[in-house]
Amino acid sequence: MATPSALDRTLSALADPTRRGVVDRLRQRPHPAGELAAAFDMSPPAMSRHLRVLRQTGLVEENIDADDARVRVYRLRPEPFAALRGWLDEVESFWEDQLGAFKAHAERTRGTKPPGGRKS
Amino acid sequence: MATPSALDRTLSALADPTRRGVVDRLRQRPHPAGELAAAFDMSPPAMSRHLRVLRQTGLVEENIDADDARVRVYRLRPEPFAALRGWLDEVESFWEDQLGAFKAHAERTRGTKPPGGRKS
DNA sequence: TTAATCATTCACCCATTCGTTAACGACTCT
DNA sequence: AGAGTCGTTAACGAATGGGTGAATGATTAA
Repeated sequence: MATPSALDRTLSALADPTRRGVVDRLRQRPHPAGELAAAFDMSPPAMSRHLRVLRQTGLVEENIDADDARVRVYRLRPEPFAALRGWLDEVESFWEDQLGAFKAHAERTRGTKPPGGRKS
Repeated sequence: MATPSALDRTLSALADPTRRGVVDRLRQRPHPAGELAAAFDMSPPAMSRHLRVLRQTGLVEENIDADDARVRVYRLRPEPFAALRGWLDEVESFWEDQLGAFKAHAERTRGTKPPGGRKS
């Protein structure tokens, strides 16, 4: 496949429960990698891989702790979320656009069995 | 695993380019399964599996065509998108909440390696 | 300098996922 | 009824993804 789009990578990253849990946790405050591994009861290598995925999609950024250069502190970045929102807005505009027509149409097609609209 | 959450399933479903392509295409109008398979140059069974995934997460609904009961017509459903938006709103509230403090903080921590701010 | 700590990458296993072809059930049409 | 069409499920191979423990690099502490 020809390099997945940014949206592909963002959605794939967020589809994993652990990674979405990390995102939720980072909403509170930045966290060191070790804390995250412990919080999710997971080996450091496993968490490191998750963090790399999140980093590669730009969902988080890594910083070296000022007081101890061994620890990497992770925090959220807004851009990919904004992009996801943009796509979601587009999709949802479907219902707004067609609201009037849709409502009228829904009246007639409610359920699985539409009324007789047409014939051969 | 303890049955993935609805959000897990929604995000996993949308992470696949083909399935997201189907969603984009269904924004225009409902489509029969066969049209979708052809549009993505994919065997009917493959598309059928994608459609099942989308159906199981509630992203699409299946209806029997009124004029030919062999064809299944697929259309978008709004609920899972609304749920996704709800989570996204929560996450993004992070920046709104902390906007003032964040901006001030960002002044001091901009970039990964601050120039000579502290120490020797 | 030597030992300990934080986090990464590496090599490997197991489970899931996406695609294919073949077979099947349901419906349409002559 | 019989042939043809639409879409599904079934069975299988290839690729992907997430987990582990071992080894590596970098930094701190004794």
